[in-house]
Amino acid sequence: MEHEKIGITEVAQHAGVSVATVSRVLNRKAGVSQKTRQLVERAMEEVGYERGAASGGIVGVITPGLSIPIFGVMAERIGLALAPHGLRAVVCPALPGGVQERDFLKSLLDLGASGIVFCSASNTLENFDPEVLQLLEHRPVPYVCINGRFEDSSSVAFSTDDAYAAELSVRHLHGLGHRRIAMAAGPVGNRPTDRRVAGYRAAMTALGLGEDEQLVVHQTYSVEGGQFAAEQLLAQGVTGVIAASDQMALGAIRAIRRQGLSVPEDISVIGYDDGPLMEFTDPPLTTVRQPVDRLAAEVARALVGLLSGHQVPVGELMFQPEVVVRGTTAPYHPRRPPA
Amino acid sequence: MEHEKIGITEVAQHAGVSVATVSRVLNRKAGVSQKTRQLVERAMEEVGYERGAASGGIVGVITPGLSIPIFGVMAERIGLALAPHGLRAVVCPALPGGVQERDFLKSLLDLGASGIVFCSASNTLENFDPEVLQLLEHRPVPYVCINGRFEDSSSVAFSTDDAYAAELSVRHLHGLGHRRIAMAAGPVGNRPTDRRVAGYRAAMTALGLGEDEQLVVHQTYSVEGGQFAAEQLLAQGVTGVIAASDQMALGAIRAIRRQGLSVPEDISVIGYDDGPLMEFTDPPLTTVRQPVDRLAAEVARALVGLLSGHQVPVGELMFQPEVVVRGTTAPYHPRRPPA
DNA sequence: CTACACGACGAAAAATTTTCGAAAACTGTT
DNA sequence: AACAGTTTTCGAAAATTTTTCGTCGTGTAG
Repeated sequence: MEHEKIGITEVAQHAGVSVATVSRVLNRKAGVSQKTRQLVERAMEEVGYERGAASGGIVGVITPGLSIPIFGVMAERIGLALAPHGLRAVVCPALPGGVQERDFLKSLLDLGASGIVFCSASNTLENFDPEVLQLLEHRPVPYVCINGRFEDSSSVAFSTDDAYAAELSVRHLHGLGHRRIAMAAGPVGNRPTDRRVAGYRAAMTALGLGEDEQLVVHQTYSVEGGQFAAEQLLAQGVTGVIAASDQMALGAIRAIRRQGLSVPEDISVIGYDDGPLMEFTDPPLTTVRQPVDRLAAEVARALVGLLSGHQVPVGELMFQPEVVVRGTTAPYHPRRPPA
Repeated sequence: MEHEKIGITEVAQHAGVSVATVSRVLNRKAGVSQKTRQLVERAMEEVGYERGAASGGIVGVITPGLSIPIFGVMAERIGLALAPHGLRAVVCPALPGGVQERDFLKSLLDLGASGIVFCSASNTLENFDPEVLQLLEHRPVPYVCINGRFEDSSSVAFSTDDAYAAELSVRHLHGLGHRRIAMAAGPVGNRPTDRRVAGYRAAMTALGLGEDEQLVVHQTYSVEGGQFAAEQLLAQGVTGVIAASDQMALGAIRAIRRQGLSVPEDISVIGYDDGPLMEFTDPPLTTVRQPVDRLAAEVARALVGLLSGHQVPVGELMFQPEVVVRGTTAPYHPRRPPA
């Protein structure tokens, strides 16, 4: 029985550092240089120290809430993909007015989480909480981003190709004969939104449909946001609306109907996400599907790779979305004048 | 400066036990009698020992997945209600094929979670994993249940009054002139389902609509489950279907349409939950709304109470649901014979 | 009435975390 | 370069917590 109990002490000895330092590395405490940390981590592997066995390997999935179904689905899939590896995904819904993202991150770090997934969290924001990144730098933990990576950092990200999604939407509507195509975009400073706006603009230009600044209205991703945006856009005589989320699309449809027009006869609407139940809306929503399954699978694979010490290429991998044509888009025909 | 550093040692001394015991209580380890535990807990308060400050006070919310929107909403609301108290709700989606509920519970316990919320988890099942209850008994942690309590245990629960919900549904359809009213119920052995079936039967009997066993079909809560159940029921000439979830209701509508009938003209359908977006379905779904907000608020209040040592009355509090009449129910009129 | 199995504890050992202070590494200046 | 003023990084030792191991009642079946 050579099992001489490998503890923090043995690791320290092997790494040629003090137990204090190993303890700090173990708990992801600040105050350890990159070099030393790696030294200790290598030593831990070499001596065969089992870390985190106590915490059972939990992974925090940070999302912007859960009332938008697509995030719930995404989190669930990630959890499912991680489970076979013995990892337990806990979902942390960061909401304005609720728990802040940085607080969740702190808790997860203190809890000894094995990894983090930023699912459309602050990693998608231009003005993200600097403390989040700081925490990540001071107390390194393997993490993966979805839909945008932290700038200035060597993070791994998997995203839906938003520019392409917008292009697909424009093309779809253009193919149906629409020419005044508008975008009910998400909030400014949101990376996916920015990319979609860029993709939209590029596609419009490429198709010779002009570059009317007014045709992009920024709003929140909610039903109400979509409704408001659509109201603005209808005043400009658009016949096709590209919404930044399924919720916004439904809001847009509501706004259109309130004006006595119908979807898709008078105005075509295309959503984004393809959350559950979108085939049951009235009419069934034409939308751009985020490849949730593939995204979740890749995120899980990358995280598992990171955890087993593999080097995962940093950068942002783009996943191709696809248009799911249902009933809210139809060939353009001249609008009848309002009665 | 009298801050003599109050540690586990001081607590042990004050409680008249060993530090080992205090440590065990602190980590919710098994092997401490109820009496001793309380003794230690009282001592901790008296000396002012601050526990869990490290973990920041996290609360695990265990749900059966997140792809059913209502659970996401419920979890989100609970998190929102808990946040002002400095508690961070992490959502644990337990799924068949994924992480088991008991594993989440174990992790949560090891992590030093301050409390647990069983949101329509195994607490709603007749044959729940005995290990869960065992864990809860051996390593006590404050917890609250939603939609059913653990039997044989002194748990606190807040539930939607399912029997009443079924009664409301029957009454609504009866009031519209329907007489052959069926139920597309959830899986057997599921407490909410059992209650709804009982409520349905009672209401049917009270209204003199007979007690046809065949009129209740058990299925999963999914769209497909609803579709399948509706197919069975349509063969029996029912004109009103009470579904056990919004998803099932949508599945039922699909089945009805596949038979060339329409909703609500030929058949009325009423759902359950009133998840987000149900007003956008085709037709907008008439459904029974679970009082999610009030439920979440009470759960939070109870948990905070338990955490601050208050005695919260055990038992199950029933919250009244309400019918949200939209477009899938209409007055009965004789079905036209199939073409 | 004896064994025997068990759960609950304490004492002491082992392990881990935190504290405190001293090098070492930067930084912007003469 | 040389130099103060800082900030980081880390080790030794102290403090604290966790675990191990063995004892003591208790209940129970033989």
